[in-house]
Amino acid sequence: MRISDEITAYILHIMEQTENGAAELQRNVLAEELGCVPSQITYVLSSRFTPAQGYLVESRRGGGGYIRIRRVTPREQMTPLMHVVNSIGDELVPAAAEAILQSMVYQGFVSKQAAGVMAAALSDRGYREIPAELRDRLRASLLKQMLTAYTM
Amino acid sequence: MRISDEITAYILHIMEQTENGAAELQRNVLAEELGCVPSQITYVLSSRFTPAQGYLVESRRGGGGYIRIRRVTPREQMTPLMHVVNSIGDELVPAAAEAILQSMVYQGFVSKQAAGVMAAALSDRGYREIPAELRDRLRASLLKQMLTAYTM
DNA sequence: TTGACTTTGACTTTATTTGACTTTCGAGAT
DNA sequence: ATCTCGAAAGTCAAATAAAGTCAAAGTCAA
Repeated sequence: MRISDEITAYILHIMEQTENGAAELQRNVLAEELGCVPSQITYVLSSRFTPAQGYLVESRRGGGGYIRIRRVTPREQMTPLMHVVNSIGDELVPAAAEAILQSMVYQGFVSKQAAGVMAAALSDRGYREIPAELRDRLRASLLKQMLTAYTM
Repeated sequence: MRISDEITAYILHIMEQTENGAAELQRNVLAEELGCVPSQITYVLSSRFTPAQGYLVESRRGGGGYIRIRRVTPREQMTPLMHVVNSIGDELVPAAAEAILQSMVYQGFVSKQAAGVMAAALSDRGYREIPAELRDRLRASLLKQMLTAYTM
């Protein structure tokens, strides 16, 4: 197995453990622990934790130096959708849900196929069991959940 | 017998042995084992394991590189998906929903992204308003709706 | 005998590993 | 305040490990 993958797994593991989702480590310490040269850590960071892959790496040299890795959600993808998500209130009638989805597809935020799946989850056809007065609240909630998930 | 056929047979054999029906191999190793030049493997993959024939090939160069071959189900015989839909009962606990989605992704029936959207719609996170005793029924209903919509 | 399919190998591209050397930082010492 | 030194992290290029490309040469059935 590649050492690079072990390092990657280790870092991801730390990020999960931590409550803020960030990993802070010392390059030499980690290298020692995993039995590789320090520059290997640098290599992994530059090949697997790039901004394009949604990570932000900060570091500091010298005594007491460190490397901090954070998962970051790309602004440019997030913003338009988040805006839509925030604009959805607590209730959503079927027609409004349809309209939102169509507009999202039209603007290219969501693929046709994904929109199809979402529409299926928002239709009253699936809500037989649900008391009528709860359906619009459920619809709003689900659409927000799905759109949020879609960006990730 | 043609070497190409031996290679083909060998790969198919691995795919059968393996739990998940995928074959992962190293080109140079396999070539050595079967006594041919490495590029012959490439040739076989490009002539007998094409997407048109229902296979997906991923690979990676460099140290620790590999070739992975997976069987994917062609659009036109999506009936297995219908089978899954029919096998879902009237209620579905979250863990079961997760398992179904994962297996669908693995078998190439649904894309990762679509599965993500579905998972979001099936999570209890969106069911705040819904009486607890109705949630598993709703989940089953929604998953069926979404999977059915996905095939169209 | 021609044309599609196979086989082969030289060369290319990509990914990983390693280590020598450089830069930066902080803490004391002057 | 400045200097110096040791502790980090960064840079870069060479060595190694895979897989990919491509075209020439071979095979075989119609």
